[in-house]
Amino acid sequence: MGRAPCCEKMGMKRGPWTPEEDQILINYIHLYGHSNWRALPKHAGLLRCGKSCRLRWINYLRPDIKRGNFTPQEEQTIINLHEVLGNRWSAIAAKLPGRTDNEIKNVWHTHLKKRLNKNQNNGGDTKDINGSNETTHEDKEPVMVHTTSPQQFSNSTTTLEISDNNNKDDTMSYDDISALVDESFWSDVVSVDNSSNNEKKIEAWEGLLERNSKKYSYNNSKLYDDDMEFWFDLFTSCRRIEAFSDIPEF
DNA sequence: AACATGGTCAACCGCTAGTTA
DNA sequence: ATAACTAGCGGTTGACCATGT
Repeated sequence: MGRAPCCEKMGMKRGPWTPEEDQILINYIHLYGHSNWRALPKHAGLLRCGKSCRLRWINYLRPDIKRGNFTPQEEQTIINLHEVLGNRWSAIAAKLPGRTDNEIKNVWHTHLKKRLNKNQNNGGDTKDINGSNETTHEDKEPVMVHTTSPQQFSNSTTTLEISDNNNKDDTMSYDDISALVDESFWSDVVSVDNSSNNEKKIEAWEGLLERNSKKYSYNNSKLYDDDMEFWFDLFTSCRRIEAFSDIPEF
């Protein structure tokens, strides 16, 4: 492992791209693809470094880029995903087709973060992107961010090792979770009432999540990465993300 | 009209992880 | 095994523009 040599310093052009450069890059990639970014500018006749070409292509020239303002739905999705994923912009971008990590990062820093801070300062209750009051933990009508039935991740081979080293039984497979979170849970969660049954289920679920959140620290980043999809589904499907706001960030 | 301030966003920088020789 | 190299990521910067004074 080592750092790439800084070829950029040697006569490479920097700064904004011209339409001519864009066209050269587009034409070249259409003809030859971009298997080797480092060699690309030389072959294409561009006085840019490979990094710059790659960035320009990914963030601006790619044909599937969606231009224009973010919709309120997209913004809400970013907020929700950011709660789950943190500053993993590429992971967030993967959930928003046509949007780039750079774009999402910019939107977050320029709009969404401020808006959330403002909302939090307004009495501490959070609002959604449309400015309506968000329901809190105790509210009666939770909003499902994204619905996923247990079956949708039942093919996952994920096994959760719950961290308590002294407790060998503290390993939960998906089957264990399924037993804990039966079919009714998913429908119940959508319309949370105050029945003790549901409260117990939610408490059990949150306890599981809380313990896992301690376990899945950076020391377990590989496992964390492997299970990203699982956790995303888990968090977004289970109930409002706000319900887990007390869980420390991974 | 001139200047100051703040917001936006494209592009760059430095780092890490993965791959190759 | 390891050094060299590349791709990709997140943080930061700076140019440009709009708005306020």
